[in-house]
Amino acid sequence: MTKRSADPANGSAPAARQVPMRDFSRSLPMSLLRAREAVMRQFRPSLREHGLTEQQWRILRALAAIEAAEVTELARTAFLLGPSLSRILRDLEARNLIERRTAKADQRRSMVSISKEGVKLMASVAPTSEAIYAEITRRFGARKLAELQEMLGELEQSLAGLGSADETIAEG
Amino acid sequence: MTKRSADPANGSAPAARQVPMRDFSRSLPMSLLRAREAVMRQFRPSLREHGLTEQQWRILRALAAIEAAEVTELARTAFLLGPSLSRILRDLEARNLIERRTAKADQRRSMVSISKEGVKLMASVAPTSEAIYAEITRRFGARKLAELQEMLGELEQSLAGLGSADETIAEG
DNA sequence: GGGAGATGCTTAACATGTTAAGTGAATGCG
DNA sequence: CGCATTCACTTAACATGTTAAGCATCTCCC
Repeated sequence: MTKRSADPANGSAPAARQVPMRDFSRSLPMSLLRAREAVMRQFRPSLREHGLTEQQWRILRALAAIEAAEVTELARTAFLLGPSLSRILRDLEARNLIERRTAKADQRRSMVSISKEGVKLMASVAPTSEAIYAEITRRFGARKLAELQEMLGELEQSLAGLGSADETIAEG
Repeated sequence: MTKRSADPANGSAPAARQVPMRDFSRSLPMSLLRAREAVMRQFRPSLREHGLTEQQWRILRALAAIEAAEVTELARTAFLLGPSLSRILRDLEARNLIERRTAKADQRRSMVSISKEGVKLMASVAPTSEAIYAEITRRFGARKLAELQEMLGELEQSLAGLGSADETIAEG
């Protein structure tokens, strides 16, 4: 019955060993990783009960909102890389949760849409999902949640156009 | 020579279709995911040049700071699951970047430590890594960065002890 | 002191992340 | 028209995330 949650922030640090570099557990990537994990830990069990992974759920949600989309557009929306999406779509199609047909104008493109079964599955998951989201909002505070999302967006903006070295054009 | 980076934030959204549920791209998990990806995108190329993945780098950093640690302790510090860590340690050991020896008192435990080679590798990566971190801090703002980390920590705290259903005891 | 259960770690199995290469279709340009 | 290039997507290969088993070892309690 011991609790299994991570909890790396107990006060039992072993004396003041001269810190070699910025305490690595307080780095930005780690903070983001832990925060996201804390959030996703809430959702995963429910999704799992319905036989969905987090990414599959993302795809269904995205599709439910836009009716039909090309694969590339869907990748951008669901924030998945092409190869991952390709595999997941293959599986979702095998489970009849989505449908796809190649575009007439351009044989390379394929249009993906959610199926009736997919909609039904979504309907069965959404209530729990929304309840969890509501509970998170209640615990953390709606105001603070909005602030956090605002800052996350700004962080993204700050880093946009860094690290590619070929988008130094057309910045106005 | 075409740019291959994801870049999901171009302004070509297809008109204002009536939003069915909270715009899924603005959900908390997505915000966290995108923010983290934006950050990690900066570090990955440098790590890759040195033949390290993000997780391997996390482990080396953690080890460099604490001399030696048991596997479980290391998993907690580097925020990795046991199986992942087990695999990575096997590889790092094969590359002579870490060393391990079983504890005398308890044959189950094994103590892991960074090797001389590991230290050397870290020394060759750290400068670039620090420079990138500094640039991120400069772009986003040191004050805001601290605020963000504070909020992320609070979010973690808010959700601690939710979703396990067996830690409802000893809450005081 | 011996066996049931807990513990520390590893292996297995499946799904995704990440990068590179492959494939078929569309385009541009001579 | 022909052909190199680009484009949309898929496959491949390797590394990690996630959950469940497996395997020693250790602990506790009788």
